[in-house]
Amino acid sequence: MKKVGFTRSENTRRDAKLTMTEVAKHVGVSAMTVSRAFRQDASVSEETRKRIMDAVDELGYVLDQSAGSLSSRRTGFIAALVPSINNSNFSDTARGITDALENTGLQLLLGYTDYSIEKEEQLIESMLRRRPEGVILTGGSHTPRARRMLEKAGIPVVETWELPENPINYVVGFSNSEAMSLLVRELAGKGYRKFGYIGGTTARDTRGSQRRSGFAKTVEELDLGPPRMISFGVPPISMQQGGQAIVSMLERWPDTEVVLCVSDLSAFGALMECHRRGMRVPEDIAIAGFGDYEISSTCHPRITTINADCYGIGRQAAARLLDALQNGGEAGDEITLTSYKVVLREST
Amino acid sequence: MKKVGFTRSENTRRDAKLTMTEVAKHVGVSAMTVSRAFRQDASVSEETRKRIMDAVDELGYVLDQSAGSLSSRRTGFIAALVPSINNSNFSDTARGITDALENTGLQLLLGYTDYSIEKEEQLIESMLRRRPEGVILTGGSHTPRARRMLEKAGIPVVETWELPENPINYVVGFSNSEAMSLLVRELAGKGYRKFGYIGGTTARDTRGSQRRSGFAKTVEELDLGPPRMISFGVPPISMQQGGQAIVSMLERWPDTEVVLCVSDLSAFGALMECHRRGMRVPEDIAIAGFGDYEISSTCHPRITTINADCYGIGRQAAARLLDALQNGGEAGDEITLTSYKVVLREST
DNA sequence: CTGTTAGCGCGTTCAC
DNA sequence: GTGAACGCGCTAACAG
Repeated sequence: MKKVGFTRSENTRRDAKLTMTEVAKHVGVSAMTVSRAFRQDASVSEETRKRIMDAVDELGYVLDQSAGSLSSRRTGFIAALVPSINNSNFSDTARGITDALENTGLQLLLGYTDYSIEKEEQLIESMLRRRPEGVILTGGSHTPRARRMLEKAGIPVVETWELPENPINYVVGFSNSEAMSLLVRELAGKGYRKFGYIGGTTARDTRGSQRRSGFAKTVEELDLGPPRMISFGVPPISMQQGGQAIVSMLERWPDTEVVLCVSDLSAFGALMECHRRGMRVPEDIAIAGFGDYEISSTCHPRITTINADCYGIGRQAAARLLDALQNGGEAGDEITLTSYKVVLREST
Repeated sequence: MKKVGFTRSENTRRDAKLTMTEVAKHVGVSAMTVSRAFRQDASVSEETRKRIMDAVDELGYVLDQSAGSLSSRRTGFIAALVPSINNSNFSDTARGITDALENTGLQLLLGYTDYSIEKEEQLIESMLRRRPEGVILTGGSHTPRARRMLEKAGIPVVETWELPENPINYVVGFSNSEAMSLLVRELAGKGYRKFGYIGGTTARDTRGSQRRSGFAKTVEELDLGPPRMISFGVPPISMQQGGQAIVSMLERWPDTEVVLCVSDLSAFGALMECHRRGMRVPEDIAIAGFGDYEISSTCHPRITTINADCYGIGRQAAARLLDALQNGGEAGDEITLTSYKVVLREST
């Protein structure tokens, strides 16, 4: 078998892990000067900086940040935990964070909790071992131990996507319950009366539960009769599960006029299942989702939904953290309400 | 404004950044013994280990891995770069990597290149500053400087999703060109003759270019007349752009029988646009995609596509890296071909 | 603008 | 099974 580059073969020399001191020797300055040359603000004459950087290029030296952060006590890490990255709402939030962190010298440590607070606890611990300078979480439900670790860490924490009763530090989010309530009211205003709801089976997805309760509460308030609710599948429920759920809905309550789904993904699945059964949307049944995924504005008919500014949540959460890091959090509010809006489309 | 937890307010005491030595003092052992207690293999009596761990819990001590890795010269990081995380094919790969890394003590440092090799170069540098123990890349096109840095880093590198001509170390991927070629042949076998192709405008997406050339080559080989190719939008092209592209296709070549798209997303957009125009799929025109996204198996009609085992690519790439880290890469092949298959569905 | 000294919080190594 | 000395590669703090 051919030897490959990273093994300690002769030609690669393993490059003896170049240090700053060696670069310094090569240039004829002290290591400290090399260290300074790597930062913009530090005072190094343009000429020496250039000579140092030339040597860096020539030797192929790469700064060792793990050593630097031990000394400077700044790791340059921000930890963020999202339920899932295979969900475009959360990957939009992750992208918002990444974009907001660009050119700040801060790097994102991303983790997936799989909608489990136990997994979240475990991830928080392994993240904190890396000494992040701040943490961004999704939601406000955490294990007691997770919460204790975060509070003890002495770094700013931003909870997103919800409005926790008892926040750790900062919050950047919105009321999922009120957003769903708004959607019910809009659709009731269009004349719909018999409302159905499709969501997952457990409370694992706290945002899903909040949407469900917002739905139930509002249907009751508007005196629209008992809410018709189908629970199907472990959250997050998939497109396919949305399709299966609407079948149950139609069997149980065939005269349902409009179905609200916990997310656009299940709404899309429900829509396609209706097509497959020859039902027209919205003529025979109307369907709405939540999240304004790309699919909802592209499919036919386009799906009515709630746009929750996922990307903006990420950007604002990161901005909140940056502000806290720079100004000690004295300025700005602890709770940032993010915007959401009903997007009425062809499916209702 | 209310003080929040992370500020240096009295009640939080900023917790004076507990060190191992302080935990050790509290228990009445040396720091070294505490250090050992954190690792499984190390020899510490069960009784002392328990006493130490109790103190750790009580004090809320969290191991500082950045200090540890400086000393042990093992950071426990694996760096992975994907074009975009808002694309479920790549987020599936990222999940495969994460899953394969579970319980290895290795943590993923994830970056998004936005399909740009310049951004990739920049990310590679900032990743290497964290001294990852291995790197996973998407594709085989890199800037010369990026390649030099990787080669000098002395760590295993896995390129994925393609079969680069001149690999750095390891490859876990498949031929996008041949996969597309296979799809053309299958559809030709079903009787289709007038083939169209929809993809992005530039070569930025190298996999897209490879798929396109596989398409063109095979259409020619099968003597199916000049290939009808529409380039629309900067890669990665969206659902909506797929819809716009098929409009161009139909204007230019109204008698096109089947349209292959660079990804399922554009295929779905094209499909929905056809519905919007009252065209039947596949009766009036057949459509196929690439990637087997969830949407393709859920929409109506279901979309014919290529399943490329995105998740498996991630798992296998990580496994390859782990093997290289443990066995110095002596065992196992340098090139791992991943499987792909045509999934024939209702849209063709 | 540049250099020197000291030490960040751990793990390696060796001694007992 | 446990401890002491030392150093990982860098930067803070101070000196000049």
